[in-house]
Amino acid sequence: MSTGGDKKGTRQRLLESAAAIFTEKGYANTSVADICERAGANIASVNYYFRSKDALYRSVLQFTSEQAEAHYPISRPVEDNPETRFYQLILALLQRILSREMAGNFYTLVAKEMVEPTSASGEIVSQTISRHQGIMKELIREICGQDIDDELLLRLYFSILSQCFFFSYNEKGRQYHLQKDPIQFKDAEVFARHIADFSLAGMRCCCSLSGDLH
Amino acid sequence: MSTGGDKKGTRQRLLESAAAIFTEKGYANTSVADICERAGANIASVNYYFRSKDALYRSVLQFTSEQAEAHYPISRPVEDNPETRFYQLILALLQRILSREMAGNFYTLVAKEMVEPTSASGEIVSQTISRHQGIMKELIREICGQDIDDELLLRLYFSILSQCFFFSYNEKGRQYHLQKDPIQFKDAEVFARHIADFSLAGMRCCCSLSGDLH
DNA sequence: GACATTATTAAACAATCATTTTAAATGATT
DNA sequence: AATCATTTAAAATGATTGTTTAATAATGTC
Repeated sequence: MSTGGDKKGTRQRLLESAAAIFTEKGYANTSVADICERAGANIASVNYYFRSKDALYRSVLQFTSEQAEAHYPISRPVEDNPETRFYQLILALLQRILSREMAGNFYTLVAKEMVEPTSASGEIVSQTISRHQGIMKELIREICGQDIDDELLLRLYFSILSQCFFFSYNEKGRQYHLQKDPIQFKDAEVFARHIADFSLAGMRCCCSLSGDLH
Repeated sequence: MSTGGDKKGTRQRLLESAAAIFTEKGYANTSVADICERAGANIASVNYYFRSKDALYRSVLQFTSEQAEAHYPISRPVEDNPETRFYQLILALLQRILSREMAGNFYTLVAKEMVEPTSASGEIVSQTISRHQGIMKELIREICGQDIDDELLLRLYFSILSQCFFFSYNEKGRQYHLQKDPIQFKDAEVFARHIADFSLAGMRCCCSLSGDLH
């Protein structure tokens, strides 16, 4: 590992196996034995490299979060108009959520934390979300006008984001609503286009209703 | 129990305790012992009255679903215009989701199923959602015009519903986004108003974009 | 090559879990 | 009072869990 050899170290294999299984089955339904078996490591290795299952889970949150950040950066300084950047932001978010190329998926883990918080979640989840929120709110202000009311701003953020986070449901969960075929990564563009159009109309309407024009 | 006595039967107490604890902690984090203790029943009673923990969970899904249906009926035949009924439907859904007066909450359980399906979910969850979907889609058609494209109809349904289902997150999960104070049942009206306004604008925009006016 | 550090392994531990068993208590019916 | 099915109770079972221990192997350093 230190020399960047051809074979991944045990610690890294554990991290990736854990990320994959936690993402698929959740913390409570995942056993340390499962993780070690998948990583081809001994049962005691989790406690050796990460003090406990809980600490491993925390590391997985950190790891998958950084992975998502690296693969799909969000705050790129393009010079397009706000509406285009709004679409691009939604698209990047959907791509992160629907991505399957990495070991595990941070947003799937976040979704689990949303409905059933573990003791380990706090920090990383909270940080990630408030960063998303900051970027999104700034963009809404650009579109709706800087003098937009704070309460309205929060509600608009919520409306947009809740649509995006729908896709962090499990595949079976999504199909309860969108019967059809399983949603693929390539569907991200279509849905991002829809969410952007739908939400731009909603934003403009709510802003003009509140008295302040942009 | 058979004579309708003053005291609830053991079976019913188990059902209500299980509903409350499953709602709070989820299936995997709930032990049969927890349920029995809260119900003031013996450890063996779950297997006596419901064959297994799994079967009890299935009964809880059914029970909480019927409870929600009884307390907040959705398909009331009022004669208002579609826009008003649209608001009322969203309000009823939010009230169901935010309700705390019953033992357990069906929609909290559904949210858990969405991110991490159990083997027991299938039937009831699927039925409930497709019934919601039918009602909502009918209303969208009334507002957007009966000749609306099926794909667009589904996407509009998704946009509206994903906003409502955001509230089925855990309280801590909701606060990751809407910092402020915990969301109360009485906040349902404000949010329903917002979701209705936001979504009506989005619907109209998307419908006119697709070429067909209403 | 000897030593110290790090890594891996197999086995055991202690706790918790859902479920079963067996027996006692209860209540209604005859 | 006796028989019956229903309900409650305590204890035991068997499996799985996260974690620890202690011994062995591998690796790097002087």
